[in-house]
Amino acid sequence: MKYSKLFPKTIKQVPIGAESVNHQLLVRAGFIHQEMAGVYTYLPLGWRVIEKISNIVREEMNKVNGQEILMPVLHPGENWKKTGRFDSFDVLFKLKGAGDKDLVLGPTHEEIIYPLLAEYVNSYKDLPLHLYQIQTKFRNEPRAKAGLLRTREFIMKDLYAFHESDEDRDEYYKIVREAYLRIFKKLELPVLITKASGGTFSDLSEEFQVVTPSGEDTILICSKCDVVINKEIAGKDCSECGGVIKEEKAIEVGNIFPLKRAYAEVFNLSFTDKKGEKKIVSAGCYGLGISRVMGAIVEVSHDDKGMIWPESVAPFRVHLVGLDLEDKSVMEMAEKVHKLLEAEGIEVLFDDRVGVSAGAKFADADLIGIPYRIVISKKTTEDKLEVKKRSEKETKFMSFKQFLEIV
RNA sequence: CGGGGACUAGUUCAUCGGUAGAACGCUCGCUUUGGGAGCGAGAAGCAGAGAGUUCAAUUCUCUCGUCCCCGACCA
Repeated sequence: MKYSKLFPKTIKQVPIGAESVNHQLLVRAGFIHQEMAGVYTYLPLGWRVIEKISNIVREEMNKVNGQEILMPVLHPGENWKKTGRFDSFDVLFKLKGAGDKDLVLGPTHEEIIYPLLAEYVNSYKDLPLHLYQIQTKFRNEPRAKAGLLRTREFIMKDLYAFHESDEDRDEYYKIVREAYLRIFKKLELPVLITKASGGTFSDLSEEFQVVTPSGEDTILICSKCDVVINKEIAGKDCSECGGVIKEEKAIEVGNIFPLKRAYAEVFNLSFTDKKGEKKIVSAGCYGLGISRVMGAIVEVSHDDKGMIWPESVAPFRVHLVGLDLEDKSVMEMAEKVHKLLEAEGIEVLFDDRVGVSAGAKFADADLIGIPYRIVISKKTTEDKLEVKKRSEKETKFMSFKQFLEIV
Protein backbone atom coordinates (compact mmCIF):
# COMPACT_ATOMS: atom_id res chain seq x y z
CA MET A 1 0.00 0.00 0.00
CA LYS A 2 1.34 3.39 -0.97
CA TYR A 3 0.80 6.05 1.63
CA SER A 4 0.21 8.63 -1.09
CA LYS A 5 -2.96 6.70 -2.02
CA LEU A 6 -4.11 5.87 1.50
CA PHE A 7 -7.35 7.42 2.71
CA PRO A 8 -7.14 9.62 4.71
CA LYS A 9 -3.96 11.41 5.77
CA THR A 10 -2.87 12.07 9.32
CA ILE A 11 -3.75 15.34 11.03
CA LYS A 12 -1.61 17.36 13.40
CA GLN A 13 -4.29 19.06 15.45
CA VAL A 14 -5.99 17.23 18.26
CA PRO A 15 -9.68 17.10 17.31
CA ILE A 16 -11.95 19.25 19.43
CA GLY A 17 -13.66 17.32 22.17
CA ALA A 18 -11.34 14.35 21.94
CA GLU A 19 -9.82 14.03 25.38
CA SER A 20 -9.10 10.37 25.82
CA VAL A 21 -5.85 9.05 24.40
CA ASN A 22 -7.41 6.42 22.17
CA HIS A 23 -9.81 8.95 20.66
CA GLN A 24 -7.08 11.51 19.96
CA LEU A 25 -4.55 9.14 18.47
CA LEU A 26 -6.97 7.04 16.44
CA VAL A 27 -8.54 10.15 14.90
CA ARG A 28 -5.25 11.94 14.27
CA ALA A 29 -3.72 8.89 12.62
CA GLY A 30 -6.78 8.39 10.44
CA PHE A 31 -8.01 5.08 11.90
CA ILE A 32 -11.51 6.24 12.83
CA HIS A 33 -13.85 9.15 12.22
CA GLN A 34 -16.56 10.24 14.61
CA GLU A 35 -20.02 10.65 13.06
CA MET A 36 -21.88 11.51 16.26
CA ALA A 37 -21.55 10.82 19.95
CA GLY A 38 -20.57 7.19 20.31
CA VAL A 39 -20.73 6.36 16.59
CA TYR A 40 -17.66 5.98 14.40
CA THR A 41 -16.60 5.09 10.88
CA TYR A 42 -13.67 2.69 10.71
CA LEU A 43 -11.29 4.04 8.08
CA PRO A 44 -8.88 1.79 6.13
CA LEU A 45 -6.16 1.63 8.81
CA GLY A 46 -8.67 1.18 11.62
CA TRP A 47 -10.65 -1.43 9.77
CA ARG A 48 -7.50 -3.48 9.17
CA VAL A 49 -6.94 -3.52 12.94
CA ILE A 50 -10.57 -4.51 13.58
CA GLU A 51 -10.26 -7.34 11.07
CA LYS A 52 -7.07 -8.60 12.68
CA ILE A 53 -8.58 -8.58 16.15
CA SER A 54 -11.66 -10.34 14.75
CA ASN A 55 -9.55 -13.01 13.10
CA ILE A 56 -7.63 -13.76 16.27
CA VAL A 57 -10.92 -14.12 18.14
CA ARG A 58 -12.44 -16.16 15.31
CA GLU A 59 -9.50 -18.55 15.28
CA GLU A 60 -9.80 -19.22 19.01
CA MET A 61 -13.58 -19.55 18.88
CA ASN A 62 -13.24 -22.13 16.13
CA LYS A 63 -10.71 -24.01 18.27
CA VAL A 64 -13.30 -24.41 21.01
CA ASN A 65 -15.76 -25.80 18.47
CA GLY A 66 -17.54 -22.53 17.88
CA GLN A 67 -19.53 -22.27 14.66
CA GLU A 68 -19.77 -18.80 13.23
CA ILE A 69 -23.13 -17.34 12.27
CA LEU A 70 -24.46 -13.84 11.65
CA MET A 71 -27.73 -12.88 13.26
CA PRO A 72 -29.72 -9.81 12.29
CA VAL A 73 -29.25 -6.33 13.68
CA LEU A 74 -32.98 -5.76 13.37
CA HIS A 75 -35.05 -7.78 15.85
CA PRO A 76 -38.78 -8.33 16.19
CA GLY A 77 -40.01 -6.37 19.19
CA GLU A 78 -42.30 -9.28 19.99
CA ASN A 79 -39.37 -11.46 21.12
CA TRP A 80 -38.22 -8.75 23.48
CA LYS A 81 -41.71 -8.46 24.92
CA LYS A 82 -41.67 -12.19 25.62
CA THR A 83 -38.58 -11.90 27.81
CA GLY A 84 -39.80 -8.66 29.38
CA ARG A 85 -36.71 -6.85 28.17
CA PHE A 86 -38.64 -4.65 25.70
CA ASP A 87 -39.45 -2.50 28.74
CA SER A 88 -36.73 -3.42 31.21
CA PHE A 89 -33.62 -3.12 29.03
CA ASP A 90 -33.02 0.56 29.57
CA VAL A 91 -30.58 1.22 26.72
CA LEU A 92 -32.67 -0.52 24.07
CA PHE A 93 -33.03 1.18 20.69
CA LYS A 94 -36.63 0.78 19.59
CA LEU A 95 -38.16 1.71 16.28
CA LYS A 96 -41.28 1.14 14.22
CA GLY A 97 -41.32 -0.92 11.06
CA ALA A 98 -43.88 -1.29 8.30
CA GLY A 99 -47.38 -1.78 9.66
CA ASP A 100 -46.39 0.00 12.86
CA LYS A 101 -44.54 -3.11 13.99
CA ASP A 102 -42.23 -2.75 16.99
CA LEU A 103 -38.60 -3.38 16.13
CA VAL A 104 -35.41 -3.41 18.16
CA LEU A 105 -31.77 -2.79 17.19
CA GLY A 106 -29.96 -5.69 18.80
CA PRO A 107 -27.89 -4.89 21.91
CA THR A 108 -27.37 -8.64 22.52
CA HIS A 109 -28.88 -11.69 20.84
CA GLU A 110 -30.59 -14.04 23.28
CA GLU A 111 -33.95 -12.96 21.83
CA ILE A 112 -32.86 -14.22 18.42
CA ILE A 113 -30.77 -17.27 19.14
CA TYR A 114 -33.14 -18.96 21.59
CA PRO A 115 -36.17 -18.99 19.27
CA LEU A 116 -33.82 -20.04 16.47
CA LEU A 117 -32.54 -23.05 18.39
CA ALA A 118 -35.95 -23.94 19.77
CA GLU A 119 -36.89 -24.69 16.18
CA TYR A 120 -33.95 -27.00 15.51
CA VAL A 121 -32.82 -28.57 18.79
CA ASN A 122 -34.87 -31.64 19.73
CA SER A 123 -32.53 -34.28 21.03
CA TYR A 124 -29.56 -34.66 23.36
CA LYS A 125 -27.78 -35.62 20.14
CA ASP A 126 -28.04 -31.98 19.02
CA LEU A 127 -26.06 -30.84 22.05
CA PRO A 128 -23.71 -29.34 22.96
CA LEU A 129 -23.92 -26.51 20.45
CA HIS A 130 -21.62 -23.50 20.39
CA LEU A 131 -22.61 -20.62 18.10
CA TYR A 132 -20.92 -17.27 17.85
CA GLN A 133 -20.96 -14.14 15.75
CA ILE A 134 -18.95 -10.99 15.29
CA GLN A 135 -21.41 -8.22 14.79
CA THR A 136 -22.44 -4.65 15.40
CA LYS A 137 -24.44 -4.07 18.57
CA PHE A 138 -26.54 -1.09 19.52
CA ARG A 139 -27.00 0.30 22.99
CA ASN A 140 -28.52 3.70 23.58
CA GLU A 141 -26.06 4.69 26.28
CA PRO A 142 -27.08 7.81 28.19
CA ARG A 143 -23.55 9.05 27.78
CA ALA A 144 -21.13 7.81 25.15
CA LYS A 145 -17.54 8.66 26.02
CA ALA A 146 -13.81 8.03 25.81
CA GLY A 147 -13.46 7.29 22.11
CA LEU A 148 -14.02 3.62 21.40
CA LEU A 149 -14.34 2.67 25.04
CA ARG A 150 -18.01 3.49 25.41
CA THR A 151 -20.02 3.81 22.22
CA ARG A 152 -23.64 3.46 21.15
CA GLU A 153 -22.74 1.26 18.20
CA PHE A 154 -19.92 -1.22 18.67
CA ILE A 155 -18.49 -4.44 17.32
CA MET A 156 -18.71 -7.43 19.61
CA LYS A 157 -18.12 -11.14 19.50
CA ASP A 158 -20.81 -13.07 21.29
CA LEU A 159 -20.71 -16.81 21.79
CA TYR A 160 -23.76 -18.70 23.04
CA ALA A 161 -23.20 -22.25 24.19
CA PHE A 162 -25.99 -24.75 24.86
CA HIS A 163 -25.69 -27.86 26.99
CA GLU A 164 -27.57 -30.84 28.33
CA SER A 165 -26.46 -30.22 31.89
CA ASP A 166 -25.01 -27.60 34.21
CA GLU A 167 -21.93 -29.77 34.62
CA ASP A 168 -21.29 -29.82 30.90
CA ARG A 169 -21.93 -26.08 30.75
CA ASP A 170 -19.47 -25.33 33.55
CA GLU A 171 -16.82 -27.51 31.96
CA TYR A 172 -17.17 -25.63 28.70
CA TYR A 173 -17.03 -22.36 30.64
CA LYS A 174 -13.49 -23.27 31.72
CA ILE A 175 -12.53 -24.09 28.15
CA VAL A 176 -13.72 -20.73 26.85
CA ARG A 177 -12.04 -19.01 29.78
CA GLU A 178 -8.72 -20.49 28.62
CA ALA A 179 -9.45 -19.47 25.01
CA TYR A 180 -10.01 -15.91 26.20
CA LEU A 181 -6.67 -15.90 27.96
CA ARG A 182 -4.99 -17.05 24.74
CA ILE A 183 -6.79 -14.31 22.79
CA PHE A 184 -5.69 -11.53 25.13
CA LYS A 185 -2.17 -12.89 25.17
CA LYS A 186 -2.05 -12.71 21.37
CA LEU A 187 -3.47 -9.20 21.55
CA GLU A 188 -0.75 -8.33 24.08
CA LEU A 189 -3.46 -6.97 26.30
CA PRO A 190 -2.72 -7.61 29.98
CA VAL A 191 -6.01 -8.74 31.52
CA LEU A 192 -7.08 -9.55 35.03
CA ILE A 193 -9.91 -12.03 35.44
CA THR A 194 -12.31 -10.26 37.73
CA LYS A 195 -15.27 -11.59 39.68
CA ALA A 196 -18.28 -9.58 38.64
CA SER A 197 -21.95 -9.27 39.27
CA GLY A 198 -23.92 -11.75 37.21
CA GLY A 199 -26.63 -9.27 36.45
CA THR A 200 -29.98 -10.99 36.39
CA PHE A 201 -28.58 -14.37 35.53
CA SER A 202 -26.08 -15.72 37.95
CA ASP A 203 -23.64 -15.19 40.77
CA LEU A 204 -20.87 -16.71 38.71
CA SER A 205 -19.64 -14.20 36.19
CA GLU A 206 -16.17 -13.12 35.26
CA GLU A 207 -14.87 -10.07 33.45
CA PHE A 208 -11.59 -9.63 31.63
CA GLN A 209 -10.30 -6.27 32.80
CA VAL A 210 -7.41 -4.19 31.47
CA VAL A 211 -5.93 -1.97 34.16
CA THR A 212 -5.50 1.62 32.96
CA PRO A 213 -6.36 5.01 34.47
CA SER A 214 -8.75 5.69 31.59
CA GLY A 215 -10.93 2.73 32.52
CA GLU A 216 -14.38 3.38 33.88
CA ASP A 217 -14.73 0.27 36.00
CA THR A 218 -13.15 0.08 39.42
CA ILE A 219 -11.70 -3.26 40.40
CA LEU A 220 -10.27 -4.39 43.71
CA ILE A 221 -7.09 -6.41 43.78
CA CYS A 222 -6.16 -8.36 46.90
CA SER A 223 -2.50 -7.99 47.79
CA LYS A 224 -2.51 -11.28 49.64
CA CYS A 225 -4.33 -13.86 47.52
CA ASP A 226 -4.47 -12.22 44.09
CA VAL A 227 -8.26 -12.29 43.95
CA VAL A 228 -9.70 -9.54 41.74
CA ILE A 229 -13.24 -8.35 42.26
CA ASN A 230 -15.34 -5.68 40.60
CA LYS A 231 -16.06 -2.93 43.10
CA GLU A 232 -19.78 -3.26 42.27
CA ILE A 233 -19.98 -6.47 44.26
CA ALA A 234 -17.14 -6.25 46.82
CA GLY A 235 -16.84 -5.26 50.49
CA LYS A 236 -14.02 -3.46 52.15
CA ASP A 237 -11.59 -6.32 52.60
CA CYS A 238 -10.88 -9.32 50.42
CA SER A 239 -13.81 -11.70 50.60
CA GLU A 240 -11.55 -14.72 50.11
CA CYS A 241 -8.80 -14.16 52.63
CA GLY A 242 -9.56 -10.87 54.36
CA GLY A 243 -6.40 -9.32 52.91
CA VAL A 244 -5.84 -5.68 52.13
CA ILE A 245 -7.15 -4.60 48.74
CA LYS A 246 -6.07 -1.90 46.34
CA GLU A 247 -8.31 -0.13 43.85
CA GLU A 248 -7.50 0.21 40.14
CA LYS A 249 -9.36 1.69 37.20
CA ALA A 250 -9.91 -0.80 34.40
CA ILE A 251 -11.58 -1.38 31.04
CA GLU A 252 -13.84 -4.40 30.70
CA VAL A 253 -12.97 -6.09 27.41
CA GLY A 254 -14.76 -9.38 27.96
CA ASN A 255 -17.44 -10.92 30.12
CA ILE A 256 -18.32 -14.60 30.48
CA PHE A 257 -21.20 -16.03 32.50
CA PRO A 258 -23.75 -18.84 32.59
CA LEU A 259 -27.19 -17.92 31.31
CA LYS A 260 -28.52 -21.06 32.97
CA ARG A 261 -32.10 -21.67 31.88
CA ALA A 262 -33.45 -18.11 31.94
CA TYR A 263 -34.28 -17.71 28.26
CA ALA A 264 -34.55 -21.40 27.48
CA GLU A 265 -37.70 -21.50 29.60
CA VAL A 266 -39.21 -18.41 27.95
CA PHE A 267 -38.64 -19.73 24.44
CA ASN A 268 -39.13 -23.38 25.37
CA LEU A 269 -35.67 -24.47 24.28
CA SER A 270 -35.85 -28.08 25.37
CA PHE A 271 -34.59 -31.47 24.27
CA THR A 272 -35.32 -35.12 24.85
CA ASP A 273 -32.63 -36.87 26.87
CA LYS A 274 -31.44 -40.48 26.66
CA LYS A 275 -34.23 -41.61 28.96
CA GLY A 276 -36.85 -39.99 26.78
CA GLU A 277 -37.50 -37.16 29.23
CA LYS A 278 -37.96 -33.55 28.16
CA LYS A 279 -35.36 -31.20 29.62
CA ILE A 280 -34.56 -27.51 29.42
CA VAL A 281 -31.25 -26.56 27.84
CA SER A 282 -28.56 -24.96 30.03
CA ALA A 283 -26.54 -22.20 28.40
CA GLY A 284 -23.56 -19.90 28.77
CA CYS A 285 -22.82 -16.53 27.20
CA TYR A 286 -19.37 -15.28 26.29
CA GLY A 287 -18.89 -11.69 25.13
CA LEU A 288 -15.81 -9.87 23.87
CA GLY A 289 -15.77 -6.24 22.74
CA ILE A 290 -13.84 -6.15 19.48
CA SER A 291 -13.95 -2.38 18.91
CA ARG A 292 -13.41 -1.69 22.59
CA VAL A 293 -10.29 -3.89 22.47
CA MET A 294 -8.93 -1.60 19.75
CA GLY A 295 -9.38 1.42 22.03
CA ALA A 296 -7.99 -0.44 25.04
CA ILE A 297 -4.83 -1.43 23.15
CA VAL A 298 -4.17 2.23 22.33
CA GLU A 299 -4.75 3.22 25.95
CA VAL A 300 -2.12 0.79 27.22
CA SER A 301 0.30 0.92 24.30
CA HIS A 302 1.35 4.39 23.18
CA ASP A 303 3.92 7.10 23.90
CA ASP A 304 3.98 10.86 23.42
CA LYS A 305 4.51 10.42 19.68
CA GLY A 306 1.75 8.00 18.90
CA MET A 307 0.45 4.46 19.02
CA ILE A 308 2.54 1.31 19.37
CA TRP A 309 0.62 -1.61 17.87
CA PRO A 310 1.26 -5.21 18.86
CA GLU A 311 2.49 -7.16 15.85
CA SER A 312 -0.61 -9.35 15.92
CA VAL A 313 -3.04 -6.53 15.15
CA ALA A 314 -0.98 -3.74 13.55
CA PRO A 315 -2.57 -2.48 10.32
CA PHE A 316 0.69 -3.24 8.52
CA ARG A 317 3.83 -5.06 9.63
CA VAL A 318 6.35 -2.73 8.02
CA HIS A 319 6.31 1.02 7.50
CA LEU A 320 8.66 1.67 4.62
CA VAL A 321 9.77 5.30 4.72
CA GLY A 322 11.30 6.61 1.53
CA LEU A 323 13.52 9.70 1.77
CA ASP A 324 15.33 11.48 -1.05
CA LEU A 325 12.77 10.02 -3.45
CA GLU A 326 13.28 12.72 -6.08
CA ASP A 327 16.55 10.90 -6.67
CA LYS A 328 15.54 8.32 -9.25
CA SER A 329 17.88 5.59 -8.02
CA VAL A 330 16.63 5.97 -4.45
CA MET A 331 13.01 5.74 -5.62
CA GLU A 332 13.85 2.61 -7.58
CA MET A 333 15.50 1.05 -4.55
CA ALA A 334 12.52 1.87 -2.36
CA GLU A 335 10.08 0.44 -4.87
CA LYS A 336 12.18 -2.68 -5.17
CA VAL A 337 12.27 -3.21 -1.39
CA HIS A 338 8.51 -2.61 -1.32
CA LYS A 339 7.97 -5.34 -3.88
CA LEU A 340 10.40 -7.75 -2.26
CA LEU A 341 8.66 -7.38 1.10
CA GLU A 342 5.23 -7.93 -0.41
CA ALA A 343 6.56 -10.96 -2.28
CA GLU A 344 7.49 -12.37 1.13
CA GLY A 345 3.89 -11.91 2.24
CA ILE A 346 4.73 -9.01 4.50
CA GLU A 347 2.19 -6.22 4.69
CA VAL A 348 3.87 -2.91 3.92
CA LEU A 349 2.80 0.69 4.11
CA PHE A 350 5.18 2.52 1.78
CA ASP A 351 5.53 6.26 2.37
CA ASP A 352 6.25 7.17 -1.23
CA ARG A 353 5.54 10.89 -0.94
CA VAL A 354 7.94 13.15 -2.78
CA GLY A 355 8.69 16.57 -1.35
CA VAL A 356 7.58 15.77 2.18
CA SER A 357 10.28 16.33 4.79
CA ALA A 358 11.93 13.47 6.64
CA GLY A 359 10.63 14.84 9.93
CA ALA A 360 7.05 14.77 8.73
CA LYS A 361 7.40 11.19 7.55
CA PHE A 362 8.97 10.02 10.80
CA ALA A 363 6.29 11.79 12.80
CA ASP A 364 3.57 10.06 10.77
CA ALA A 365 5.26 6.68 11.17
CA ASP A 366 5.46 7.15 14.94
CA LEU A 367 1.84 8.29 15.12
CA ILE A 368 0.51 5.35 13.10
CA GLY A 369 2.61 2.95 15.15
CA ILE A 370 3.43 0.11 12.74
CA PRO A 371 5.89 -2.34 14.44
CA TYR A 372 8.83 -2.15 12.02
CA ARG A 373 10.12 0.95 10.26
CA ILE A 374 12.53 0.65 7.34
CA VAL A 375 14.09 3.82 5.97
CA ILE A 376 15.33 3.95 2.40
CA SER A 377 17.43 6.98 1.48
CA LYS A 378 20.69 8.10 -0.09
CA LYS A 379 22.41 6.65 2.97
CA THR A 380 21.04 3.13 2.56
CA THR A 381 21.46 0.22 0.18
CA GLU A 382 19.69 -3.09 -0.18
CA ASP A 383 22.44 -4.67 1.91
CA LYS A 384 22.23 -1.91 4.48
CA LEU A 385 18.61 -1.20 5.32
CA GLU A 386 17.90 1.12 8.19
CA VAL A 387 15.54 -0.69 10.57
CA LYS A 388 13.89 0.51 13.74
CA LYS A 389 11.22 -1.08 15.85
CA ARG A 390 8.44 1.27 16.94
CA SER A 391 8.74 -0.06 20.48
CA GLU A 392 12.49 0.47 20.66
CA LYS A 393 14.82 3.45 20.41
CA GLU A 394 17.83 2.02 18.58
CA THR A 395 18.16 2.02 14.84
CA LYS A 396 19.91 -0.98 13.28
CA PHE A 397 21.42 -1.52 9.87
CA MET A 398 20.97 -4.88 8.21
CA SER A 399 20.57 -6.60 4.88
CA PHE A 400 17.19 -7.52 3.42
CA LYS A 401 17.86 -11.17 4.30
CA GLN A 402 18.71 -10.36 7.88
CA PHE A 403 15.54 -8.34 8.17
CA LEU A 404 13.47 -11.28 6.98
CA GLU A 405 14.92 -13.32 9.83
CA ILE A 406 13.81 -10.91 12.53
CA VAL A 407 10.47 -9.79 11.15
C1' C B 1 -31.22 12.35 33.25
C1' G B 2 -28.68 16.45 36.73
C1' G B 3 -24.31 20.00 36.70
C1' G B 4 -20.50 22.56 33.77
C1' G B 5 -18.17 24.06 29.04
C1' A B 6 -18.17 24.67 23.75
C1' C B 7 -20.17 25.60 18.56
C1' U B 8 -16.53 31.12 13.57
C1' A B 9 -12.46 28.38 6.74
C1' G B 10 -11.33 21.26 5.66
C1' U B 11 -8.93 21.22 10.96
C1' U B 12 -7.38 23.94 15.52
C1' C B 13 -8.33 28.68 17.23
C1' A B 14 -8.50 34.54 17.31
C1' U B 15 -12.05 38.58 16.92
C1' C B 16 -16.48 39.93 21.73
C1' G B 17 -21.69 45.40 18.88
C1' G B 18 -19.71 48.60 13.12
C1' U B 19 -20.92 43.17 7.67
C1' A B 20 -14.32 38.16 9.63
C1' G B 21 -8.54 36.94 10.76
C1' A B 22 -4.32 33.57 11.85
C1' A B 23 -2.01 28.88 12.00
C1' C B 24 -2.10 24.04 10.03
C1' G B 25 -4.02 21.68 5.72
C1' C B 26 -5.09 22.43 0.31
C1' U B 27 -3.60 24.55 -5.03
C1' C B 28 0.44 26.85 -8.12
C1' G B 29 5.65 28.47 -8.54
C1' C B 30 10.72 28.58 -6.79
C1' U B 31 14.13 26.87 -3.10
C1' U B 32 14.92 22.85 0.41
C1' U B 33 15.32 17.49 2.13
C1' G B 34 17.41 12.71 8.50
C1' G B 35 12.63 14.43 13.37
C1' G B 36 6.25 17.85 11.51
C1' A B 37 11.38 23.04 6.06
C1' G B 38 11.51 28.39 3.63
C1' C B 39 9.67 32.37 0.41
C1' G B 40 5.87 34.16 -2.86
C1' A B 41 0.94 33.79 -4.92
C1' G B 42 -4.02 31.66 -4.53
C1' A B 43 -8.73 29.10 -3.32
C1' A B 44 -11.50 28.51 0.87
C1' G B 45 -16.85 31.28 5.60
C1' C B 46 -25.34 32.13 5.42
C1' A B 47 -20.06 32.69 12.21
C1' G B 48 -24.97 25.49 14.51
C1' A B 49 -30.62 26.86 13.74
C1' G B 50 -34.45 30.20 15.05
C1' A B 51 -36.38 34.43 17.63
C1' G B 52 -35.55 39.00 20.35
C1' U B 53 -32.82 43.79 21.73
C1' U B 54 -30.33 47.55 18.51
C1' C B 55 -29.55 52.37 13.40
C1' A B 56 -26.24 48.00 13.31
C1' A B 57 -25.45 41.16 16.12
C1' U B 58 -20.26 36.41 15.02
C1' U B 59 -20.36 39.53 19.48
C1' C B 60 -25.89 40.93 24.08
C1' U B 61 -30.72 38.00 25.62
C1' C B 62 -33.89 33.73 25.02
C1' U B 63 -35.37 28.98 22.77
C1' C B 64 -33.85 24.75 20.23
C1' G B 65 -29.97 21.53 18.29
C1' U B 66 -25.19 19.27 18.46
C1' C B 67 -20.50 17.94 20.76
C1' C B 68 -17.26 17.39 25.12
C1' C B 69 -16.32 16.94 30.44
C1' C B 70 -18.02 15.60 35.75
C1' G B 71 -21.84 12.80 37.98
C1' A B 72 -26.04 9.19 37.71
C1' C B 73 -26.63 4.92 34.55
C1' C B 74 -23.84 0.67 32.39
C1' A B 75 -28.21 -7.03 30.53
